[in-house]
Amino acid sequence: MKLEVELKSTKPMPARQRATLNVLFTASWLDCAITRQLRPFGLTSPQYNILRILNGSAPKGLSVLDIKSRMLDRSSNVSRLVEKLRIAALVERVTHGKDRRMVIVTISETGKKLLSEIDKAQFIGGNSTLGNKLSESEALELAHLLDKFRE
Amino acid sequence: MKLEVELKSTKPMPARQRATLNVLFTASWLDCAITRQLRPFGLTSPQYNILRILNGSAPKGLSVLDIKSRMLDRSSNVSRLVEKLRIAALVERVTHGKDRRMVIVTISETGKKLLSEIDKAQFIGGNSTLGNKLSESEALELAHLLDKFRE
DNA sequence: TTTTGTTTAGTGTTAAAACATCTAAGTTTG
DNA sequence: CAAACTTAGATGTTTTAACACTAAACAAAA
Repeated sequence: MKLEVELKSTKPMPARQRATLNVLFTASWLDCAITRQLRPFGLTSPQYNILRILNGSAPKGLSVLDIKSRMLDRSSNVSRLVEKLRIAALVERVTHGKDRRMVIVTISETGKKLLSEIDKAQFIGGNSTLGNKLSESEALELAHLLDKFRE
Repeated sequence: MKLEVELKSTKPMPARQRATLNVLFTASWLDCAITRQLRPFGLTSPQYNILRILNGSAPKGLSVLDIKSRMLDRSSNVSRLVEKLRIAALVERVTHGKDRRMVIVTISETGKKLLSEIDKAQFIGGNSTLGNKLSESEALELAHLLDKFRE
């Protein structure tokens, strides 16, 4: 549905404002859908984000700051999120050998299994139902425009 | 900067996943910028959202549910946000004459002045610096693709 | 080596989101 | 009308975000 309809906006908006609000609205819409899909698995969306990042860099782990710099939401408090994941046995934490300030976080086997379960149940990765009204080239164009938006 | 560079992603992503993550990342980036710009005015971004909605429907007010249905983030707790704005004298609350369950919220003169101050100081409305690397037609195309994304 | 500064991670605190629940007002139905 | 139901808004509680601050490990410089 068009943004103006969604927001019940009466007056027409200038193009850039329309794009800006649409980015915010679509992300909120997306986050809501993702949260709903993650609930049965007991994960929040930043937790899921961390798991995917760690899975992507497995078998090597990442330091807390490395994780943070790869997250969608950089304002996340990674220490506490990692601690939650550790309690759920989804990640492992080891202090770095050479630089003992660092903590290297690795995804566990349990974590990997959970991720693949989530992927099976239709999601962002693989066979997602999100945004599948877009053609391949439209999706590429959308990503390109968003990159440009942030310049 | 390209999403892959931002997220230090090594492996190439499928197009739709790239688009999805880019929407989330761009929104987080945007929200961070907006929050920073709003700070000197003592407003949070959902509060600012409500003020703009009320300004758009002025001089008529809106009920709490009407406000909620027009917000970018529908999970907001409008009652409490409105109460904050009322304490700051930016909105006024009047119980509806016919249906006394309803509360009609209106932007105050102080609220209008604050909004125009914020608009002057370069922002979403009017002379924004956000997303101005996009041409007019690119902004329209971006909004269109986002509409389609949500279908 | 001691001092100074920097980086990494964790913690404390306040505010806000998330989610359910509750009360009051209004509607509908028997 | 009374009971059951629905809707609007507020509130209680738990979790999380936001932001600043601290502590420890390392690096650089005096």
